[in-house]
Amino acid sequence: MPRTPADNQRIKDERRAAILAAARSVFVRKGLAAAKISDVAAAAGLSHGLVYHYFSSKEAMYAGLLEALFARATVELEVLAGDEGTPLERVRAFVVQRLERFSAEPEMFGLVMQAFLHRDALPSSTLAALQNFAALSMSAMTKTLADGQRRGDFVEGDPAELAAALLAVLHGLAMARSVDLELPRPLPNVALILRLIVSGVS
Amino acid sequence: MPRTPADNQRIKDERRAAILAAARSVFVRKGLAAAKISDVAAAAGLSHGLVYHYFSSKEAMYAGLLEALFARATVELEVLAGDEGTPLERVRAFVVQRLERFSAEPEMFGLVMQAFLHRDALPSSTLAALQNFAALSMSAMTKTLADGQRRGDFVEGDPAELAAALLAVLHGLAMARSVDLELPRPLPNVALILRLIVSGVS
DNA sequence: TCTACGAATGACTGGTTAGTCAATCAACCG
DNA sequence: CGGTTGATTGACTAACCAGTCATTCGTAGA
Repeated sequence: MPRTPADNQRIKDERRAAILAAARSVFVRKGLAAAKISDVAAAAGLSHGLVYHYFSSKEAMYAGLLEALFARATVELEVLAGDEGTPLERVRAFVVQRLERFSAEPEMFGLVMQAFLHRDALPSSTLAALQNFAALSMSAMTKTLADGQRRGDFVEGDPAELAAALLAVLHGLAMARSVDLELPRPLPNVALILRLIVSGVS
Repeated sequence: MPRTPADNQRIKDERRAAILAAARSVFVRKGLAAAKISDVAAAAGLSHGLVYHYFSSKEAMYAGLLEALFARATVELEVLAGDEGTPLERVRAFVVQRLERFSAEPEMFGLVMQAFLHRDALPSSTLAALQNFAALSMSAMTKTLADGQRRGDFVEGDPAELAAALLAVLHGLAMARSVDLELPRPLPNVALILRLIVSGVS
């Protein structure tokens, strides 16, 4: 045997990661349809043929990226959906967490928005993950707001409507971030965003 | 002369409009790169060759659609930027106007978001229109909020930050609308959205 | 009925790109 | 060293699609 299997595995893993990183930046800038495999290969510094040793197709790469994002975002929903702290504390923690993500990885959201906009170009498993995540976010937020309303922490009204409004601010900010990659405007602070739903603000 | 020139002109205008309508729906669903001229032609019920009697290229069609949207949206900014009514009234009127647009033409916003996400595929004049419109919205909103702050109508704080937050809700809602074309969730009411910035709410 | 003229068609071309594969390279082991 | 194995390359193929153009169609006026 040449090269230990462990070495080969390490090389493969590193290559895979390098290709995915390059792919993410190319997909974000150009979108799935306009991104060329040769762009990804060039960005990762290897020949385009080699990309096919690691990924079976352009769509598979795209789907892989998205599904990893959804998996992580689903885990991160736990902050909101769990039972650690009061509803208000959970909502605040979730908003803070999202704002931090937008700052740390503004590119991500461009990818997710593309996927939403061009849903019918997605393989069905990715579409399912997307819809599942959207439904999960909405239902976790609605439920937490309803809980908080019973304690009098949040304003009255249809909790689904409040949830839609609060998520809309977050998505709008994410969009602004991912669009202004070069000139990031500072994000509004959490207290301002929470005015939307917290009762008794001046 | 066969057919009167007026007839020909009318036919041309109708065709142009039909092609643009078909193009809008195809571009919204697929994006510029993935949209085929033959898709547009099929949706408009004519041969793909004919499309080139009316538009010089796919990009020209796309740019035409977008620039028309920006032109109209710029006019509609007058509600916010003009001097009709108090700052609070102007902001409320603007929010109402935007919510109505989202309901009436949810597709539009998908188109604009695509353009933002894939800016470097745009011809430079369209990119300029896009950036001009974004800057105009932001500055009109910031200025109006600053005026209102001096009257005590709005909460204190950097008016640009308030403007970013308020525009973010609107953009987030537009996105939700344009993404859920088939299942439109009711939009939050204006009073809820204005909580973000209006002082003295409970 | 015939003619003029623009509307309309769709076969075709040229260029581009996803994906394949035969050949080469590089590392390690005996 | 020489052999084995898998990484790597890039020329190649097949498909696709934007855009062209020679041709046909349809209408109105003579």
